[in-house]
Amino acid sequence: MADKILVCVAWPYANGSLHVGQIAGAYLPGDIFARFHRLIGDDVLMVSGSDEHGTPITVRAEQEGRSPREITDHYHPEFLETWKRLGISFDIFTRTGTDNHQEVVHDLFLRLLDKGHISVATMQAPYCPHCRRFLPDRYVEGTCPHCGYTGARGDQCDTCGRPLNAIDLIEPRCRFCGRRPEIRETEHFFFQLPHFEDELKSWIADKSHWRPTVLNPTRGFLDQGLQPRPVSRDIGWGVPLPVAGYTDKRIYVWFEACIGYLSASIEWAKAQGKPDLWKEWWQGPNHTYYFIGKDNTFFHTIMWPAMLMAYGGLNLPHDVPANEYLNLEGAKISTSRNWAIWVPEMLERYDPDPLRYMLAVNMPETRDADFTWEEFVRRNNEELVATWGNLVHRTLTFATRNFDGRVPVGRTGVTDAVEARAAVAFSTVGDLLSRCEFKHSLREIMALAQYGNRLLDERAPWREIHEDREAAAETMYGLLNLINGLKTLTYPFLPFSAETLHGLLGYTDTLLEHGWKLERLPPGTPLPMPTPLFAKIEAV
RNA sequence: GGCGGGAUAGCUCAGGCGGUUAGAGCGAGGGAUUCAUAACCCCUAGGUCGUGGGUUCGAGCCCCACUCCCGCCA
Repeated sequence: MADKILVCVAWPYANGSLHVGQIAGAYLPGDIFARFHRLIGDDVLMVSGSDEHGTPITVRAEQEGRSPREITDHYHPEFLETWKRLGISFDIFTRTGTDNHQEVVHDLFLRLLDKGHISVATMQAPYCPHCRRFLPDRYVEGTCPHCGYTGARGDQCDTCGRPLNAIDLIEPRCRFCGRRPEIRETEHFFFQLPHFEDELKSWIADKSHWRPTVLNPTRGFLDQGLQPRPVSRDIGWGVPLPVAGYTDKRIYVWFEACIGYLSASIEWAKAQGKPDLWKEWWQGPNHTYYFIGKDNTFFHTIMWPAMLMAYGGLNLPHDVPANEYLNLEGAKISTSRNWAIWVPEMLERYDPDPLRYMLAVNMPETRDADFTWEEFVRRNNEELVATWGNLVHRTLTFATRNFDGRVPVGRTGVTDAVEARAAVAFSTVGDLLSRCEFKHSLREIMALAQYGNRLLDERAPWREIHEDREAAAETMYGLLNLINGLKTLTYPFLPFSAETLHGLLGYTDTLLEHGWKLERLPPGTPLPMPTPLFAKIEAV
């Protein structure tokens, strides 16, 4: 019986190219997980999209003298191209600027308003009389009340690092015109998070399968007590409020972006010609997963679940395997300081699988990890090429040269031994992958490749071929079946090379059709001329 | 400042519920082999598990304080 697996992946801000940290944090683990579940026969729906709203977009737009929409129109297609080239297999990757998204957001907002979970309150905010607009926090500059730095932004002081409230700045000034903003009262909508404190607590109670790095902070948030959260802003870019008299305001980006998981699923169902199909992933037995970075934990383990509770009738997250951060050469990745590896540039120079391998084998699952060029080259040359690629190549070249270019026919003793060992690997890796333990999975897979190299050395078919041709045939049949199994095991991680190997083993269909199982190659099958799966990389 | 996470061999990282000689890959040293992109295979070296206390028959794993790094929040 196939399970319905909903794979939700973080929505990237469409204000710049994707960097390797984002891939390692959310997109790659989500894709590995989705591919694994498709392989074992589950029905996977993998959704995400470009986040077109929020101040990062408007800041970028102002820097370039363009409209926010021009910015997102540039990066959204680039994201789609990146997914294609990197093999991130979304069923749908949409954007928050669609009419459908707005409709779904309005529906959810209005229902929460109707049920009394959203209410209006007055708050104070900086307003620039000259520019005739309210100023988002980061558009106010002034003197930091903590350290006295005169260039502090309203959201954070770059000198002492403390977060700030714009109205606390001394000598505040508008970033646009430099004049002093005044404090004005403004009405805003608040999501009544405290309504769901108890329900969230009991919901969390059985989440022992969550990573400690996700579960502990979530418990912490709940123990500290929840506060109502503003869900509207006085800005002009975003989803408009669906309430008469407030249409000049916009819905706060964090409130609206999470709803994207739902609106994307609905959009996908419409595109399938079955508008209700999304419900099979949102209302049935619960297998919903959210792949995000650690900075988003609060929104996915508190806010979004509370919104779903408030709305009613939709599945809450089953797991939120948030990853930590990936550093670059020992330093934090920073897009503003241009300290990053941009994926489109990376893919101009290298194949996707080496990058996927590097990011998966050193994934920041339990703590921050470090990406270095030296290690990328080493991992590719010493592990992908030397251990896995070489096993494939020495097996295929020897088999094709000595057995008429066909899968050898004969005894199956080695194959029996290989299958016993591989069965353990399939079981172990399958278990690890369903628990989102990706690094551990990959270690098990590489251990099986090492077993293959060892087996080949022990049997030494290059000797057997002169002494006992039947024994050599038995060996090579076993090794071919082993790399056939490894092909399947590596597929979620290395889909391109796995598919290539599928063809090199004489198959003419796709790997996915064969499922998550060890399969004996039909003896006598013609094998194509082998070519190396991976190439060595010169030192950078 | 509050909450949470991290700090383990030269490097990158693993180490369910505390229990005999703390692991892997790479790097270093030695050996074997030649099918293979000089790749693979075997052996060896190697760590006071951030610092200082504490609990325990016994702690890398539990408790307290501290140092540095990271995230969230005020």
